[in-house]
Amino acid sequence: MDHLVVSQDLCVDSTPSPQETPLQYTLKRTETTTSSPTVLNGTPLSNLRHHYPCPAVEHWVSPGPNSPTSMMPCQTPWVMETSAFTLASFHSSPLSMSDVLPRFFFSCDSDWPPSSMASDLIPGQLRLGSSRINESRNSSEWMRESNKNVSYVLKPDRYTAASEVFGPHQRPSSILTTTYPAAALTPPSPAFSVSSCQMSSPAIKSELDRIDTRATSANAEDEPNIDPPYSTLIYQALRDAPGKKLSLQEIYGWFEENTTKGKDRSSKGWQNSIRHNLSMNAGFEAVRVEKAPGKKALNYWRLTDEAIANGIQSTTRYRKQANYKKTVGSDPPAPQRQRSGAKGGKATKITAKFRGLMNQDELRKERHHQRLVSQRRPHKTLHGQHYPSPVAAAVVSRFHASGSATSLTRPSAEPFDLGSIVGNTDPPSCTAIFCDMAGPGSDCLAMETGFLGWGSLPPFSHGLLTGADISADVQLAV
DNA sequence: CTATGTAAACAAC
DNA sequence: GTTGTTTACATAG
Repeated sequence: MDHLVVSQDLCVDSTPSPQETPLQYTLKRTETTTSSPTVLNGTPLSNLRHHYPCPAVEHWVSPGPNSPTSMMPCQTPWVMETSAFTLASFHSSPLSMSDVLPRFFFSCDSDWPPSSMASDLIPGQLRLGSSRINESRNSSEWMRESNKNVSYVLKPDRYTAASEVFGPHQRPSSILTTTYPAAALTPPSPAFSVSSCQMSSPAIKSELDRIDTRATSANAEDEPNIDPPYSTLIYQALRDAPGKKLSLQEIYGWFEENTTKGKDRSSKGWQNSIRHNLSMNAGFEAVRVEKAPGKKALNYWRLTDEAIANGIQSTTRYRKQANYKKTVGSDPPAPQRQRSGAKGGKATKITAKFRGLMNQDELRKERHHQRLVSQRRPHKTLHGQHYPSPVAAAVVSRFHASGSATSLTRPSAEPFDLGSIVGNTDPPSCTAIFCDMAGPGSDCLAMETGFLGWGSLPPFSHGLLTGADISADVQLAV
Protein backbone atom coordinates (compact mmCIF):
# COMPACT_ATOMS: atom_id res chain seq x y z
CA MET A 1 0.00 0.00 0.00
CA ASP A 2 1.46 3.22 -1.07
CA HIS A 3 -1.15 5.52 0.12
CA LEU A 4 -2.61 5.67 3.49
CA VAL A 5 -6.17 6.70 3.52
CA VAL A 6 -7.54 7.07 6.89
CA SER A 7 -10.38 8.65 8.53
CA GLN A 8 -9.11 9.37 11.87
CA ASP A 9 -9.49 11.50 14.81
CA LEU A 10 -6.80 12.46 17.16
CA CYS A 11 -7.66 14.68 19.93
CA VAL A 12 -6.83 15.72 23.35
CA ASP A 13 -9.95 16.38 25.20
CA SER A 14 -10.15 18.46 28.23
CA THR A 15 -12.43 17.79 31.05
CA PRO A 16 -13.07 20.43 33.60
CA SER A 17 -11.96 19.40 36.98
CA PRO A 18 -13.67 20.45 40.12
CA GLN A 19 -10.38 20.65 41.80
CA GLU A 20 -7.69 23.17 41.56
CA THR A 21 -6.39 21.68 38.42
CA PRO A 22 -8.87 22.69 35.88
CA LEU A 23 -7.81 20.66 32.97
CA GLN A 24 -7.66 17.04 32.23
CA TYR A 25 -6.59 15.59 29.03
CA THR A 26 -7.55 12.62 27.11
CA LEU A 27 -5.57 11.55 24.20
CA LYS A 28 -7.69 9.71 21.83
CA ARG A 29 -7.11 8.51 18.41
CA THR A 30 -9.45 6.52 16.35
CA GLU A 31 -8.99 5.19 12.94
CA THR A 32 -11.59 3.60 10.86
CA THR A 33 -9.98 2.08 7.91
CA THR A 34 -10.44 -1.58 7.60
CA SER A 35 -7.84 -3.99 8.50
CA SER A 36 -7.08 -6.78 10.78
CA PRO A 37 -6.92 -6.44 14.52
CA THR A 38 -3.88 -4.68 15.60
CA VAL A 39 -1.52 -5.32 18.34
CA LEU A 40 0.87 -2.76 19.49
CA ASN A 41 3.70 -4.11 21.49
CA GLY A 42 1.49 -6.93 22.44
CA THR A 43 -1.34 -4.68 23.47
CA PRO A 44 -4.53 -4.84 21.53
CA LEU A 45 -4.98 -1.36 20.36
CA SER A 46 -8.66 -1.52 20.44
CA ASN A 47 -8.44 -1.68 24.14
CA LEU A 48 -5.60 0.54 24.80
CA ARG A 49 -5.93 2.93 27.59
CA HIS A 50 -3.12 4.50 29.38
CA HIS A 51 -2.00 7.35 31.46
CA TYR A 52 0.17 10.10 30.42
CA PRO A 53 3.00 10.16 29.81
CA CYS A 54 1.42 7.80 27.50
CA PRO A 55 3.56 4.87 26.59
CA ALA A 56 1.44 4.02 23.69
CA VAL A 57 2.19 7.27 22.10
CA GLU A 58 5.79 6.70 22.65
CA HIS A 59 5.43 3.35 21.08
CA TRP A 60 4.10 4.91 18.03
CA VAL A 61 7.44 6.21 17.25
CA SER A 62 10.36 4.40 16.05
CA PRO A 63 12.16 2.27 18.54
CA GLY A 64 15.25 3.63 17.02
CA PRO A 65 15.06 7.35 17.38
CA ASN A 66 16.59 8.16 14.10
CA SER A 67 14.56 6.64 11.43
CA PRO A 68 10.97 7.01 10.55
CA THR A 69 11.36 4.00 8.42
CA SER A 70 11.43 1.96 11.50
CA MET A 71 8.22 3.37 12.75
CA MET A 72 6.04 0.95 14.47
CA PRO A 73 3.82 -0.53 11.86
CA CYS A 74 0.29 -0.63 12.91
CA GLN A 75 -2.90 -1.50 11.29
CA THR A 76 -6.41 -0.47 11.62
CA PRO A 77 -8.97 -0.27 12.85
CA TRP A 78 -8.02 0.73 16.24
CA VAL A 79 -8.93 3.08 18.91
CA MET A 80 -6.51 4.40 21.31
CA GLU A 81 -7.52 6.39 24.22
CA THR A 82 -5.75 7.63 27.18
CA SER A 83 -7.42 7.93 30.42
CA ALA A 84 -7.56 11.42 31.62
CA PHE A 85 -4.40 12.91 32.81
CA THR A 86 -4.09 15.98 34.77
CA LEU A 87 -2.08 19.04 34.53
CA ALA A 88 -1.00 21.28 37.21
CA SER A 89 -3.04 24.30 37.74
CA PHE A 90 -3.32 26.38 34.73
CA HIS A 91 -3.01 29.49 36.71
CA SER A 92 -0.16 28.64 38.91
CA SER A 93 1.91 26.13 37.14
CA PRO A 94 4.87 27.08 35.08
CA LEU A 95 4.19 24.03 33.06
CA SER A 96 3.38 24.74 29.57
CA MET A 97 1.48 22.75 27.14
CA SER A 98 4.72 21.71 25.65
CA ASP A 99 5.75 20.28 28.95
CA VAL A 100 2.92 17.97 29.47
CA LEU A 101 1.38 16.83 26.30
CA PRO A 102 2.59 14.32 23.86
CA ARG A 103 4.30 15.77 20.99
CA PHE A 104 2.64 15.62 17.69
CA PHE A 105 4.26 16.45 14.50
CA PHE A 106 2.62 16.94 11.27
CA SER A 107 4.44 16.62 8.11
CA CYS A 108 4.12 19.69 6.07
CA ASP A 109 2.17 21.44 8.67
CA SER A 110 5.46 22.36 9.89
CA ASP A 111 4.76 25.74 11.10
CA TRP A 112 1.96 24.88 13.27
CA PRO A 113 1.55 26.35 15.63
CA PRO A 114 3.34 29.34 14.35
CA SER A 115 6.69 29.88 15.79
CA SER A 116 5.57 32.98 17.45
CA MET A 117 3.21 31.05 19.58
CA ALA A 118 4.20 30.10 23.00
CA SER A 119 2.92 27.12 24.72
CA ASP A 120 1.20 28.19 27.82
CA LEU A 121 -2.10 26.72 28.49
CA ILE A 122 -5.18 28.43 27.49
CA PRO A 123 -8.56 27.66 28.75
CA GLY A 124 -11.15 26.36 26.47
CA GLN A 125 -10.60 24.35 23.46
CA LEU A 126 -7.91 24.42 20.94
CA ARG A 127 -8.49 22.20 18.06
CA LEU A 128 -6.15 21.53 15.30
CA GLY A 129 -7.63 20.33 12.13
CA SER A 130 -5.32 19.23 9.45
CA SER A 131 -7.11 20.28 6.41
CA ARG A 132 -7.65 17.95 3.61
CA ILE A 133 -6.39 18.94 0.34
CA ASN A 134 -9.05 20.61 -1.69
CA GLU A 135 -11.17 20.75 1.31
CA SER A 136 -11.43 24.41 1.12
CA ARG A 137 -9.99 27.10 -0.86
CA ASN A 138 -8.65 28.78 2.14
CA SER A 139 -7.48 25.89 4.07
CA SER A 140 -5.46 27.72 6.60
CA GLU A 141 -7.82 29.00 9.04
CA TRP A 142 -7.98 30.00 12.56
CA MET A 143 -11.50 30.06 13.63
CA ARG A 144 -13.07 30.79 16.86
CA GLU A 145 -15.70 28.33 17.69
CA SER A 146 -18.85 29.74 18.97
CA ASN A 147 -20.57 28.59 22.08
CA LYS A 148 -17.37 28.08 23.90
CA ASN A 149 -15.62 30.26 26.26
CA VAL A 150 -12.34 30.31 24.47
CA SER A 151 -12.01 28.01 21.63
CA TYR A 152 -10.27 27.90 18.39
CA VAL A 153 -10.16 25.77 15.41
CA LEU A 154 -6.87 25.65 13.80
CA LYS A 155 -6.75 24.45 10.31
CA PRO A 156 -3.21 24.81 9.21
CA ASP A 157 -2.43 24.59 5.66
CA ARG A 158 -0.09 21.92 4.61
CA TYR A 159 1.97 23.84 2.29
CA THR A 160 5.00 24.89 4.00
CA ALA A 161 8.23 23.50 4.93
CA ALA A 162 9.76 26.70 5.90
CA SER A 163 7.96 29.85 6.36
CA GLU A 164 5.08 30.33 4.10
CA VAL A 165 2.15 28.98 5.82
CA PHE A 166 -0.96 30.87 5.54
CA GLY A 167 -3.45 31.09 2.84
CA PRO A 168 -4.94 34.22 1.53
CA HIS A 169 -6.03 36.66 4.13
CA GLN A 170 -4.93 34.50 6.95
CA ARG A 171 -1.31 34.99 7.27
CA PRO A 172 -0.49 36.88 10.36
CA SER A 173 2.37 39.15 9.83
CA SER A 174 3.99 38.20 13.04
CA ILE A 175 4.51 34.65 11.99
CA LEU A 176 5.81 35.15 8.59
CA THR A 177 9.07 33.57 9.34
CA THR A 178 9.44 30.34 11.06
CA THR A 179 12.35 29.48 13.14
CA TYR A 180 13.12 26.07 14.32
CA PRO A 181 14.42 26.09 17.80
CA ALA A 182 17.06 23.64 18.66
CA ALA A 183 14.77 22.12 21.20
CA ALA A 184 12.71 20.83 18.41
CA LEU A 185 15.56 18.68 17.34
CA THR A 186 15.88 16.99 20.61
CA PRO A 187 14.96 13.37 21.01
CA PRO A 188 11.50 12.34 21.85
CA SER A 189 10.11 14.02 24.83
CA PRO A 190 6.75 14.09 26.43
CA ALA A 191 6.42 17.62 25.34
CA PHE A 192 3.51 18.49 23.26
CA SER A 193 5.11 21.16 21.47
CA VAL A 194 4.36 21.22 18.15
CA SER A 195 7.77 22.44 18.67
CA SER A 196 7.48 25.99 17.81
CA CYS A 197 4.56 26.55 20.00
CA GLN A 198 5.81 29.35 22.09
CA MET A 199 3.06 31.77 22.56
CA SER A 200 1.93 32.54 25.99
CA SER A 201 -1.71 32.25 26.59
CA PRO A 202 -2.41 35.92 26.34
CA ALA A 203 -0.29 35.96 23.30
CA ILE A 204 -2.18 33.09 21.88
CA LYS A 205 -5.37 34.78 22.58
CA SER A 206 -4.44 38.05 21.10
CA GLU A 207 -2.80 36.47 18.17
CA LEU A 208 -5.70 34.24 17.55
CA ASP A 209 -8.06 37.07 17.93
CA ARG A 210 -6.11 38.97 15.46
CA ILE A 211 -5.88 36.12 13.04
CA ASP A 212 -9.44 35.28 13.64
CA THR A 213 -10.45 38.74 12.72
CA ARG A 214 -8.43 38.62 9.63
CA ALA A 215 -9.60 35.22 8.68
CA THR A 216 -13.20 36.04 8.97
CA SER A 217 -13.50 39.59 7.94
CA ALA A 218 -10.62 40.22 5.69
CA ASN A 219 -11.45 40.74 2.13
CA ALA A 220 -10.22 42.69 -0.75
CA GLU A 221 -12.25 45.68 0.13
CA ASP A 222 -11.37 46.40 3.70
CA GLU A 223 -7.96 44.86 4.09
CA PRO A 224 -5.86 45.18 1.03
CA ASN A 225 -2.38 43.80 0.70
CA ILE A 226 -2.68 41.02 3.15
CA ASP A 227 -2.07 38.32 0.67
CA PRO A 228 0.64 35.87 1.38
CA PRO A 229 3.61 35.96 -0.93
CA TYR A 230 3.16 35.04 -4.53
CA SER A 231 4.98 31.80 -4.10
CA THR A 232 2.57 30.73 -1.42
CA LEU A 233 -0.43 31.77 -3.37
CA ILE A 234 0.73 29.99 -6.45
CA TYR A 235 1.44 26.99 -4.38
CA GLN A 236 -2.03 27.04 -3.03
CA ALA A 237 -3.55 27.52 -6.42
CA LEU A 238 -1.68 24.60 -7.85
CA ARG A 239 -2.21 22.44 -4.87
CA ASP A 240 -5.91 22.94 -4.96
CA ALA A 241 -6.23 22.75 -8.67
CA PRO A 242 -7.90 19.82 -10.29
CA GLY A 243 -5.16 17.65 -11.57
CA LYS A 244 -2.74 19.67 -9.53
CA LYS A 245 -1.84 21.74 -12.50
CA LEU A 246 -2.89 25.03 -13.98
CA SER A 247 -2.14 27.02 -17.03
CA LEU A 248 -0.85 30.49 -16.59
CA GLN A 249 -4.21 31.91 -17.44
CA GLU A 250 -5.84 29.69 -14.90
CA ILE A 251 -3.40 30.87 -12.31
CA TYR A 252 -4.27 34.41 -13.21
CA GLY A 253 -7.88 33.50 -12.79
CA TRP A 254 -7.24 31.96 -9.45
CA PHE A 255 -5.51 35.11 -8.31
CA GLU A 256 -8.33 37.24 -9.52
CA GLU A 257 -10.74 35.17 -7.59
CA ASN A 258 -8.80 34.54 -4.46
CA THR A 259 -6.38 37.32 -3.87
CA THR A 260 -6.34 41.00 -3.51
CA LYS A 261 -3.44 41.19 -5.87
CA GLY A 262 -5.47 39.66 -8.61
CA LYS A 263 -8.29 42.06 -8.10
CA ASP A 264 -6.18 44.91 -9.23
CA ARG A 265 -7.44 45.37 -12.72
CA SER A 266 -5.50 48.50 -13.24
CA SER A 267 -2.18 46.79 -13.32
CA LYS A 268 -0.69 43.75 -14.85
CA GLY A 269 2.20 43.87 -12.51
CA TRP A 270 0.87 41.04 -10.46
CA GLN A 271 0.79 38.88 -13.51
CA ASN A 272 4.37 39.69 -14.15
CA SER A 273 5.12 38.77 -10.61
CA ILE A 274 3.34 35.50 -10.98
CA ARG A 275 5.37 34.66 -14.02
CA HIS A 276 8.46 35.74 -12.22
CA ASN A 277 7.72 33.47 -9.32
CA LEU A 278 6.81 30.57 -11.51
CA SER A 279 10.06 30.90 -13.31
CA MET A 280 12.24 31.53 -10.37
CA ASN A 281 10.89 29.22 -7.76
CA ALA A 282 12.08 25.67 -7.97
CA GLY A 283 8.87 24.50 -6.44
CA PHE A 284 7.08 25.09 -9.67
CA GLU A 285 7.60 23.35 -12.89
CA ALA A 286 6.13 23.81 -16.28
CA VAL A 287 4.73 20.88 -18.11
CA ARG A 288 4.15 21.02 -21.77
CA VAL A 289 1.26 19.01 -22.94
CA GLU A 290 1.53 18.34 -26.60
CA LYS A 291 -1.63 18.59 -28.58
CA ALA A 292 -2.32 17.22 -31.97
CA PRO A 293 0.34 17.93 -34.56
CA GLY A 294 0.14 21.44 -35.72
CA LYS A 295 -1.76 22.50 -32.69
CA LYS A 296 -0.19 24.66 -30.14
CA ALA A 297 1.13 22.88 -27.13
CA LEU A 298 -0.37 23.76 -23.83
CA ASN A 299 1.78 24.59 -20.93
CA TYR A 300 0.76 23.85 -17.44
CA TRP A 301 2.37 24.63 -14.20
CA ARG A 302 2.50 22.21 -11.39
CA LEU A 303 4.25 21.65 -8.13
CA THR A 304 7.36 19.63 -7.98
CA ASP A 305 7.37 16.55 -5.87
CA GLU A 306 9.54 18.34 -3.42
CA ALA A 307 7.13 21.20 -3.18
CA ILE A 308 4.30 18.81 -2.65
CA ALA A 309 6.19 17.05 0.05
CA ASN A 310 7.86 19.97 1.70
CA GLY A 311 5.90 22.96 0.80
CA ILE A 312 7.00 25.89 -1.16
CA GLN A 313 10.15 27.73 -0.42
CA SER A 314 10.93 31.32 -0.75
CA THR A 315 11.45 32.36 -4.28
CA THR A 316 14.24 34.54 -3.07
CA ARG A 317 16.12 31.53 -1.96
CA TYR A 318 16.40 30.31 -5.44
CA ARG A 319 16.87 33.31 -7.47
CA LYS A 320 20.09 34.49 -6.02
CA GLN A 321 21.77 31.21 -6.42
CA ALA A 322 23.35 29.62 -9.38
CA ASN A 323 21.70 26.43 -10.42
CA TYR A 324 18.75 27.17 -8.31
CA LYS A 325 16.80 25.18 -10.75
CA LYS A 326 18.16 22.27 -12.57
CA THR A 327 16.97 19.96 -15.17
CA VAL A 328 18.06 17.05 -17.15
CA GLY A 329 15.99 17.93 -20.06
CA SER A 330 14.32 20.82 -21.59
CA ASP A 331 12.29 21.80 -24.50
CA PRO A 332 14.08 23.95 -26.97
CA PRO A 333 12.61 27.31 -26.08
CA ALA A 334 13.98 27.36 -22.62
CA PRO A 335 17.66 28.05 -23.30
CA GLN A 336 16.84 30.90 -25.54
CA ARG A 337 14.58 32.27 -22.95
CA GLN A 338 17.24 31.95 -20.41
CA ARG A 339 19.51 33.96 -22.59
CA SER A 340 16.81 36.42 -23.33
CA GLY A 341 16.17 36.83 -19.69
CA ALA A 342 19.79 37.43 -19.07
CA LYS A 343 19.86 39.96 -21.78
CA GLY A 344 16.74 41.50 -20.53
CA GLY A 345 18.15 41.81 -17.11
CA LYS A 346 21.29 43.45 -18.28
CA ALA A 347 19.42 45.60 -20.64
CA THR A 348 17.08 46.52 -17.88
CA LYS A 349 19.88 47.81 -15.83
CA ILE A 350 21.44 49.71 -18.63
CA THR A 351 18.18 51.05 -19.78
CA ALA A 352 17.31 52.23 -16.35
CA LYS A 353 20.69 53.74 -15.87
CA PHE A 354 20.91 55.51 -19.12
CA ARG A 355 17.33 56.06 -19.89
CA GLY A 356 17.11 59.47 -21.26
CA LEU A 357 20.83 59.81 -21.47
CA MET A 358 21.48 57.54 -24.37
CA ASN A 359 20.05 57.56 -27.81
CA GLN A 360 18.61 54.48 -29.36
CA ASP A 361 21.72 53.67 -31.26
CA GLU A 362 23.86 53.74 -28.19
CA LEU A 363 21.33 51.70 -26.36
CA ARG A 364 21.38 49.10 -29.06
CA LYS A 365 25.13 48.94 -28.99
CA GLU A 366 25.17 48.57 -25.26
CA ARG A 367 22.61 45.84 -25.39
CA HIS A 368 24.62 44.07 -28.00
CA HIS A 369 27.64 44.22 -25.79
CA GLN A 370 25.69 42.86 -22.88
CA ARG A 371 24.31 40.16 -25.08
CA LEU A 372 27.80 39.05 -25.93
CA VAL A 373 28.78 39.11 -22.34
CA SER A 374 25.83 37.12 -21.26
CA GLN A 375 26.33 34.58 -23.97
CA ARG A 376 29.89 34.07 -22.93
CA ARG A 377 28.65 32.83 -19.64
CA PRO A 378 28.46 29.12 -19.55
CA HIS A 379 24.94 27.91 -19.46
CA LYS A 380 24.11 26.27 -16.26
CA THR A 381 21.40 24.22 -17.68
CA LEU A 382 21.95 20.82 -19.03
CA HIS A 383 20.72 20.47 -22.51
CA GLY A 384 22.33 17.32 -23.56
CA GLN A 385 19.62 15.04 -22.44
CA HIS A 386 16.20 14.77 -23.77
CA TYR A 387 13.09 12.92 -23.04
CA PRO A 388 12.26 9.60 -24.45
CA SER A 389 9.90 9.92 -27.28
CA PRO A 390 7.05 10.18 -27.59
CA VAL A 391 6.41 12.44 -24.69
CA ALA A 392 2.92 13.54 -24.07
CA ALA A 393 3.94 15.92 -21.39
CA ALA A 394 7.34 17.14 -20.55
CA VAL A 395 8.66 19.48 -18.04
CA VAL A 396 9.65 22.49 -19.91
CA SER A 397 10.82 24.56 -17.11
CA ARG A 398 14.46 24.34 -17.68
CA PHE A 399 15.34 23.72 -14.14
CA HIS A 400 13.23 20.77 -13.46
CA ALA A 401 14.05 17.24 -13.80
CA SER A 402 10.81 15.52 -14.40
CA GLY A 403 8.12 15.31 -16.91
CA SER A 404 5.27 12.96 -16.88
CA ALA A 405 7.52 10.43 -18.42
CA THR A 406 10.18 10.88 -15.88
CA SER A 407 8.60 12.20 -12.79
CA LEU A 408 8.34 8.84 -11.18
CA THR A 409 11.96 8.21 -11.56
CA ARG A 410 13.37 11.48 -10.57
CA PRO A 411 16.36 10.66 -8.49
CA SER A 412 16.14 12.02 -5.07
CA ALA A 413 19.72 13.05 -5.00
CA GLU A 414 20.23 14.59 -8.34
CA PRO A 415 19.78 16.61 -10.24
CA PHE A 416 17.21 18.20 -8.09
CA ASP A 417 18.45 18.54 -4.64
CA LEU A 418 16.07 20.95 -3.14
CA GLY A 419 17.83 21.08 0.14
CA SER A 420 21.09 22.09 -1.29
CA ILE A 421 19.50 24.34 -3.76
CA VAL A 422 17.56 26.35 -1.37
CA GLY A 423 19.90 26.14 1.48
CA ASN A 424 17.33 24.49 3.55
CA THR A 425 19.56 23.69 6.39
CA ASP A 426 16.98 24.36 8.97
CA PRO A 427 14.42 21.73 8.54
CA PRO A 428 11.02 22.15 9.92
CA SER A 429 10.94 21.12 13.45
CA CYS A 430 7.42 20.01 13.39
CA THR A 431 7.49 16.88 11.57
CA ALA A 432 5.51 14.21 11.06
CA ILE A 433 2.93 11.79 11.08
CA PHE A 434 5.11 9.32 9.43
CA CYS A 435 3.92 6.36 7.62
CA ASP A 436 6.04 3.44 6.98
CA MET A 437 4.71 2.01 3.81
CA ALA A 438 7.63 -0.14 3.17
CA GLY A 439 6.13 -3.47 3.63
CA PRO A 440 3.03 -5.52 3.99
CA GLY A 441 0.90 -4.61 6.85
CA SER A 442 2.63 -1.35 7.15
CA ASP A 443 -0.33 0.90 6.97
CA CYS A 444 1.08 2.82 9.77
CA LEU A 445 0.36 6.08 11.24
CA ALA A 446 3.04 6.89 13.66
CA MET A 447 3.36 9.78 15.93
CA GLU A 448 6.79 11.12 15.95
CA THR A 449 8.11 12.67 19.05
CA GLY A 450 11.05 14.49 17.75
CA PHE A 451 12.51 15.70 14.61
CA LEU A 452 14.70 13.06 13.19
CA GLY A 453 16.75 15.03 10.83
CA TRP A 454 16.49 15.19 7.13
CA GLY A 455 19.25 12.78 6.69
CA SER A 456 17.24 10.08 8.22
CA LEU A 457 14.20 10.66 6.19
CA PRO A 458 13.34 8.23 3.53
CA PRO A 459 12.53 9.55 0.11
CA PHE A 460 9.41 11.55 0.47
CA SER A 461 7.56 9.77 -2.19
CA HIS A 462 8.08 6.55 -0.42
CA GLY A 463 8.07 6.91 3.23
CA LEU A 464 6.95 10.27 4.34
CA LEU A 465 3.31 10.70 4.63
CA THR A 466 2.46 14.14 3.59
CA GLY A 467 -0.26 16.21 5.00
CA ALA A 468 -2.34 15.62 1.96
CA ASP A 469 -1.95 11.92 2.28
CA ILE A 470 -2.67 11.90 5.90
CA SER A 471 -5.99 13.46 5.30
CA ALA A 472 -6.55 13.50 8.93
CA ASP A 473 -8.32 15.60 11.36
CA VAL A 474 -6.22 16.18 14.33
CA GLN A 475 -7.81 17.86 17.18
CA LEU A 476 -6.27 19.18 20.24
CA ALA A 477 -8.82 20.04 22.74
CA VAL A 478 -7.33 21.73 25.72
C1' DC B 1 20.92 40.68 5.12
C1' DT B 2 16.75 38.38 3.72
C1' DA B 3 12.31 38.19 1.78
C1' DT B 4 9.33 40.10 -1.21
C1' DG B 5 7.39 42.84 -4.86
C1' DT B 6 7.89 45.09 -9.02
C1' DA B 7 9.64 46.77 -13.48
C1' DA B 8 11.66 45.77 -17.43
C1' DA B 9 14.10 43.58 -21.45
C1' DC B 10 14.08 39.99 -24.33
C1' DA B 11 13.08 35.87 -27.24
C1' DA B 12 9.94 32.48 -28.46
C1' DC B 13 5.51 31.39 -29.48
C1' DG C 1 -0.09 39.88 -27.45
C1' DT C 2 1.29 36.13 -24.38
C1' DT C 3 4.58 33.39 -22.09
C1' DG C 4 8.76 32.37 -19.77
C1' DT C 5 13.31 33.85 -18.14
C1' DT C 6 16.32 36.81 -16.12
C1' DT C 7 18.27 40.87 -13.96
C1' DA C 8 17.89 44.89 -11.29
C1' DC C 9 16.10 47.70 -7.91
C1' DA C 10 13.08 49.22 -3.99
C1' DT C 11 11.26 48.39 0.35
C1' DA C 12 10.25 46.33 4.82
C1' DG C 13 11.73 44.03 8.73
